[in-house]
Amino acid sequence: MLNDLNPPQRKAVTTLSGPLLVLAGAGTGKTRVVTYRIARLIRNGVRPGAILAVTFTNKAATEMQQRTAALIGRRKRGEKERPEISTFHSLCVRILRRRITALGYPAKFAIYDRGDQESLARSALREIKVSGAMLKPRDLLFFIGNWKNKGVRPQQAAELAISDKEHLAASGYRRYQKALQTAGAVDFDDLLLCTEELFENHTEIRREEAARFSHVLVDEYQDTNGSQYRIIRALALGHRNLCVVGDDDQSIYGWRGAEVAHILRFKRDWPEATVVRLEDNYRSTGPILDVANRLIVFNKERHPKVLRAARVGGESPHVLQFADEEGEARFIAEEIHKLTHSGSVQPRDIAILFRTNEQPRAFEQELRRRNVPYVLVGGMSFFDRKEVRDIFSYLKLVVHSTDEVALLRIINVPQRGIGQATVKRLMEQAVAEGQPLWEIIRHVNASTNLPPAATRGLCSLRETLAGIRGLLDKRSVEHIVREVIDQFDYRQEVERQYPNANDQELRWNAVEEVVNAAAQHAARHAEAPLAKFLDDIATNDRDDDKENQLKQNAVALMTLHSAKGLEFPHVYLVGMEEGLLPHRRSLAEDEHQVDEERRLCYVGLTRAKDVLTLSLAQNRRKWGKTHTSIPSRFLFELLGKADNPNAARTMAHQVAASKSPKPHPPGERTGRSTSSSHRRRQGKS
DNA sequence: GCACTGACCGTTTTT
DNA sequence: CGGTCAGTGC
Repeated sequence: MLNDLNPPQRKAVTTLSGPLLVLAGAGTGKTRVVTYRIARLIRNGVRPGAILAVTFTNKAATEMQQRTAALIGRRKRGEKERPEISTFHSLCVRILRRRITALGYPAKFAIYDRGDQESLARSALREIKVSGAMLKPRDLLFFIGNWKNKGVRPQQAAELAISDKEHLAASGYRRYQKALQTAGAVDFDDLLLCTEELFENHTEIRREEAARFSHVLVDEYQDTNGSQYRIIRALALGHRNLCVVGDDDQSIYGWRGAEVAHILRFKRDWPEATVVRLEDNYRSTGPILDVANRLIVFNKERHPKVLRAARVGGESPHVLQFADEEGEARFIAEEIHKLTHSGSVQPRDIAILFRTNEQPRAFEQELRRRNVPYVLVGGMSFFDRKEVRDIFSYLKLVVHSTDEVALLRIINVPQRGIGQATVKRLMEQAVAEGQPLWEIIRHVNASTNLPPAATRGLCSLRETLAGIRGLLDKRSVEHIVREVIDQFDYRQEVERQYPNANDQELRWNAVEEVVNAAAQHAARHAEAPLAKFLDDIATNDRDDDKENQLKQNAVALMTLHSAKGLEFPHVYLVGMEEGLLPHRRSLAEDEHQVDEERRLCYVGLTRAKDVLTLSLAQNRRKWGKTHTSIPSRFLFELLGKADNPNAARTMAHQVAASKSPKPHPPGERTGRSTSSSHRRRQGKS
C-alpha cells in the first residue's frame, strides 16, 4: 500500500501518534493520505470505532467512508465497528441527542434549518416592531450568526451593541433565542455551540465523549471556525493524536467564521506537532498549475508553497471574452455540445464554475437548447420548495409538537378556517401563560372564545396529528410520509392552489420526491425513526445531494464554493470580472476579503485536470439593466500581467462575439471578432 | 377569512 | 426581472 505514495505522503500516513499537520496543496492526494492513514491505524491494531474523522460536507464524509471501506476490505467476521466518519454537524447532533438534557434542553429537540431561522427572525422583528427598512430578517440572522460564531450570548450582545442596528439586532437576538427555546429547537450554530458548552461545563461528559476515540482526523482544516476548533481540541486534548489536513490557500469560508489562523498557528497550539507538506500535484497539467501558482502568490498571509506538476505536457488555459453573458453562455454551451457530441468527452467530465447563483441561468438555457445533460448543483434546493417545506412541517410537528415554526406554517394549510386573527389570539395567550403554542391548541374546545370554524379547524388538526403520531415506531417512515400527505389531503391543496395542470404536476412531483427521499433514507439507514430522517435532512445529509447528482452523466454547474474538493478534466471558470470575482461586496471592505476571493479563484483553477477555460463578458445584465464590466484583476495576475493595465486588449487568446455587434460604451473598446468564431456562430439559434 | 393587486427590493458564497 | 409582502375589496 505504501508503495503508491511519495515520501512526504508516506510520512503523513505513517506518523500515527501525536499531533500532525498535513499542509496539502490542491490535487496532492489529500484524500488518499487520509484514507490510507485510517486504514493503517486499523492495521496497527487501533479499534475502528476509536477513530474519528471529521469532514465538512456530507459528500466528503460519504466518499471517505466508501474509500476506507474499500481499503480495509470486508471486515472480519462479527466485527461491526467502523471508523466514525462524519461532518461536524452530524457529530454534534449525535452527541447532543444523548447529552443535551444536561443543558436543560428537552431530549427530543428539533433542528432548525435556514428557512426556519428566517421565519423565526421575521417574527422576532415583528414582535419588537422593527420594520424591514430598519432591519431585515436576513440582516438579523447575519448579526446573530456573527455573535454565535464568537460565542456571544444575547445578554452580552446587548452590552456590546454600539450602533442602532446592533441594538435592534441584539434585542431581536434575544427574542430569537427565546423562541428557539420555547420551540424546543436549536439552529445550526447552536449545534456547535451547545456541544462546546457541554464540554466546557460538564467535565465528565467531555471526558466520556473524548474517551470514545483515540485518534482524531480533520479534513479541510482551513475551514474550521472557533467552535469547531474548540470541540476538536476538547476531543483530542487527552490523547493528542490529532491529525489535521488542509490547505490555507483554499480557505474560502471566512465569511462563515472560519479562521485561516487556525491552520497558520497549529504548531503553536500543538508544539510537538509534526508538519508534512504535500506539494506534488497529481491532478492538473503544468500550464494549469502555472497560472494557479502565479495567482496565489499575490496573497500575503500564507504558508509559502509551490505546487509541482507530476504530469507532463498539457495545453495552456484559454481565455475567452464575450460581448455579454448570453454570448458567453452560448459559445461555451456550443463548445461543450461539440466536445460531448464527438464522443471524446463525457458530459460528466465537464464543469462550469461560477461565483454567484444568478450566473447559471444563461448556461442552463443554452445547454437545454442543445440537449446537453447538466446538473445544477446546490442553488435553490428542492428542500426549499414551498410544498416540500409544508410536508416537512407536518412531519416535524408529528415528532416535535412544540415546533412553533412548523406549526405556524401549516396551521391553516390546507385552509381550515384559522385566520390571522385567531392565530394572533392564540399566540397572545401562549405568551401570557408562558406555554408553547401547542399547549394552548391542545386545550381548545367549544367553550373557548374562538370563531366556531376556527375551533373546528383546530380540533381536526389535533386529531389528524394524533392519528399520525400513533403510527410512529409502528410503520416505516415512508408509510408515515404517505399517510401525512393523505390525511392532510395535500393533493387537493395543490390542485386548489394551482389551477394550471402543468403547475399542478410540477408541484405534485415535488411532494412525491419527499416520499422518495424517505424511501432512499430507509434504504441507507434501516429502521431509522422519523426523527433521524428529519435530523439528516436538516443537516444536509441527503441522498439526492451533490454526490448523486454528480454520478449522473451530466455537465456540472456549480458555485466555486460547491466545487471545493472536486476535480474535472474540463473546467470552465466563467464571469472573470471585477465585481463578480472578486465580488463587489468584498471590494468595499478590507484587503483580506479580496484575498479570500483570490483563494476562491485559486480553488476554481485547481479543479481542472486537463483543460481550463476562463471567460468573461464585457456587459452583464442585472435586474434588466446592462452594466459594463472590467476584466478581473485575477486574470492579469494569473497571466503574469498584473503590472500592465493595457493587457485587457491583448489578453484574450481567442475572442468570440455574441450574435450581433453591439455598440460599446465609449472608452471600453476591446478587440473582438478577430477570429472567425463569431461568423461560425451566426447560423445557430 | 380569503383572494387579488401593486409596490418594493434585491443577490455572494452554505454546513 | 421575478418573487415576496402589505393593503384592499369581497
